[in-house]
This record gives sequence, structure tokens and C-alpha cells, in this order.
Amino acid sequence: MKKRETVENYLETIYMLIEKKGNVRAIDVSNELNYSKATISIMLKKYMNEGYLIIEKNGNIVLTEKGDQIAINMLERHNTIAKMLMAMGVSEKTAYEDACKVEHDLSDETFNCIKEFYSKIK
Amino acid sequence: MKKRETVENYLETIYMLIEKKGNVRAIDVSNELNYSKATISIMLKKYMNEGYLIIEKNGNIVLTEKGDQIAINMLERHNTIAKMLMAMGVSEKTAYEDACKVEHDLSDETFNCIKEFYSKIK
DNA sequence: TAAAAAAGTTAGTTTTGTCTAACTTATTGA
DNA sequence: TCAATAAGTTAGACAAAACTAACTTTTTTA
Repeated sequence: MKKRETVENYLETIYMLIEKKGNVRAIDVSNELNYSKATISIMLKKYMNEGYLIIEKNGNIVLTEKGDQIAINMLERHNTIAKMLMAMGVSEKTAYEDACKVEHDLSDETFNCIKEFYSKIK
Repeated sequence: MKKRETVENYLETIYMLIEKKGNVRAIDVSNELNYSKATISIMLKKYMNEGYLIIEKNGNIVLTEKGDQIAINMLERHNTIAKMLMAMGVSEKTAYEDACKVEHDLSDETFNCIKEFYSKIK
């Protein structure tokens, strides 16, 4: 249903795995997202065709400029929203989980206001 | 994909329409959600079978206790989240739109913290 | 009251993102 | 080095929620 949310999630996950492990292959994404290897194989190919990432000959996954931008944007949203929620008293675990769910839905206007508001009360 | 979100949205919409118009039929839900009459017909029947609502002989839609509780809960979330966002500087229109999107995803823990936090800064 | 319009239903289709099973290809380690 | 394991792919299926087209039923109105 929500195409945008799906691709954003894949890209953010790949970005985080690259940061954590240096390089990333399909199996790592499969383990992280808990989707079958088949699903990951299909989706990665799709996202490659759509210009979000490249799968190198050795199987390593690299984000394109386009994919990278989305991933970074999602990660910024993720962290900012989680911090805001924690400032409101939400536990760290829940804050990160909930931020992950809503980061795709909020408008830029709302996200910017949250960022502003957080920096003020901090 | 997100079954829960879908039913919550239908129930909340029906609840609001009942409040606004007194009684509600399939065509009203169709107009409000901008889904075809066919889709609404199918989904209402489904939700009737699942015990969320009743379609009376004259076509009026009535929520069951179970459906009502979900609708009221969603509406409370909707309003509280929107108010919180407005307090952060988000415009009314955007606040209500974004609240509508995230109201289904937030945990109870987070929602309660938002409610608390809002009552404090108010 | 009968014709027109509105409302509702049914059948069949589509899209998205999952899955399993069975297969191939690549990597590892005894 | 070659057998076992791991990784990746392909084919086919499925669920959810939407659609259109064609139909029936109900309501309105001239």
C-alpha cells in the first residue's frame, strides 16, 4: 500500500548497516528486516532499477546519491523524533520504535516544527 | 498491508459522520474517504462480519460497542496529537492531516506521554 | 406512478509486498 | 579440492485494499 514508506525503510536500513558493518549484502538486509531472502532479492533488484542503489558484482550494496539522500533524511527524522519523544518522557526503546513508524508520514512542516521545538526546550 | 490502520480509519470516519449528520450510509463514507462505492460496499460488509458495525435494513450504519471504542480512541488520539503539533507551531490544517496519519502507529506509552506533556505546557 | 437518478452489489482485475519451495551459485573449511 | 554450507534467484501463491464495469435496488421527482 505505502510504496514510499517501504522504500524509505529499505534504504534507511541499508544505510545503517553500511555504517555499522562497512559493507552490506542482501543477506544482511534479510536478517535485519526479518524478510525472506527471496523478498529481499526481489526488492533490491526493483530498487536498483529505480535508481536507489547499485548491487556490485561481489554482492555489495551501495546507495546512489538519490538513495543516500532519502536514507539520510529518514535517519535524521528518526533521531529527531525519538529525541523529542524521549524529552516527553517516552522510554528510549519505545521512542525509537515509534519514531521509526511515524518518520515516513510526517510532513516537512511538522518535522521542522518538531526540530525547532526540541532545540528550544533543550 | 496495514489491516489495523485501515479498519481504524473506516470506523473513525463513520463515527465522525454520525456526529455530523445524525445518520450515515455507505454513500457518505464513500464520499468522505474518496473510495468507490464498490470498495465501501465490500469493506462495510467485511467489518460487519468482524463485529465492528451493523448495517440496518434501511442502510444506516451503526457502530457496535467494539467499533465505537476504537473510533473514540482514534478520535481522542487525533485531537490530542493535533493539539500537540499546533502547540509546536504546526498550522491547523497540517496538524490535523499529520495527526490522522500517525494516530494509528503510536504506542499507548507514547500517546500517554504526549497527552501528559501537552497538559503540562498548556 | 413511472421515469430518472442515486445508491448499493457483484464479478473480475490490479498493485504492493510478502511468503515457500526448489533451484543455482558462491564461499568455506576439512 | 571437493563436499557442505551459505547466499542468492526464480516461480508461483497469497492477502489486503483498492479499482472499473455492469448490474440491481431504492429513492426522488416531474
